[in-house]
Amino acid sequence: MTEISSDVIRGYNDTIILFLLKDEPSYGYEIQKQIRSLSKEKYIIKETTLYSAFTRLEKSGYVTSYVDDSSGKKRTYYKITDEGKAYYDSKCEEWQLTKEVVENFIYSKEQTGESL
Amino acid sequence: MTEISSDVIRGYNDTIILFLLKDEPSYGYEIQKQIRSLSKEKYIIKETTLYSAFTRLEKSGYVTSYVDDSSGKKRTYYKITDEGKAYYDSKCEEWQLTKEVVENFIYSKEQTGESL
DNA sequence: AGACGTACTACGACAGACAAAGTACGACAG
DNA sequence: CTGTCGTACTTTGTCTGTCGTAGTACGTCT
Repeated sequence: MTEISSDVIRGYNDTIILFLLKDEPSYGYEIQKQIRSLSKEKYIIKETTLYSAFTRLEKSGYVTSYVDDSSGKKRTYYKITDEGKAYYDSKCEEWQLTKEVVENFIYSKEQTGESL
Repeated sequence: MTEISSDVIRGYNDTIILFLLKDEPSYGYEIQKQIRSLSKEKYIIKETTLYSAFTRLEKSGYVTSYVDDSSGKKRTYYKITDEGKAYYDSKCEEWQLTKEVVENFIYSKEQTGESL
């Protein structure tokens, strides 16, 4: 196994995207490449998944969008809102909890908690 | 936040159930209670989710079932198969990978990997 | 002129989670 | 002896998120 199944990461796609918008606005194609490289090719988000996530995030008020074509290419940039930041933070907390819960049911060769 | 959202743990429900069947056969109600207590009430699996997982696991050949009413109550017990054990193991490996990937996008107060 | 990379959008299908409701039966209290 | 509670499930239908397929559009490079 070299790739992650989508059902596993489902529920964190929004969080991942918000993380990448945390410091500056960005757009679909760029985000996709960043996820790919930051995960060392382990997770490659599908275009449709990504863009539907943007729609959802905007609808929820976690990002706002604007079009910019000063680069010659027409791009839809997304900017995180304060609500988005708060949501991201809460998801990070939730992740710690999730990790603890899941690991009650996971067998790991080394029970030291060591990872990479 | 005291409970885990379902989308987060989705993709690990099957793994959790297989973990609880690892050593001995069990049945729905018991499994549900075990998940509840092992997760310290943090994760309470819904009945429909649980029973549909059993169906799925059986269809996939990861568990077999039999009815036992020697306790006075008619219960459907599930027993893990060798394929189920192999699947569980692979899911555990996948979990390590998932953890690494997700944590690239998560901010944690202490970057030490310390948890609780 | 055609291929390739960028940057999306639309549509439809599917799987898993779950709410709601119902069934069935034993134990136990009033 | 009746009603409630706990156990142990089943059925049905809905919703959400993922993703396959396909298509659009435009710039660059060959």
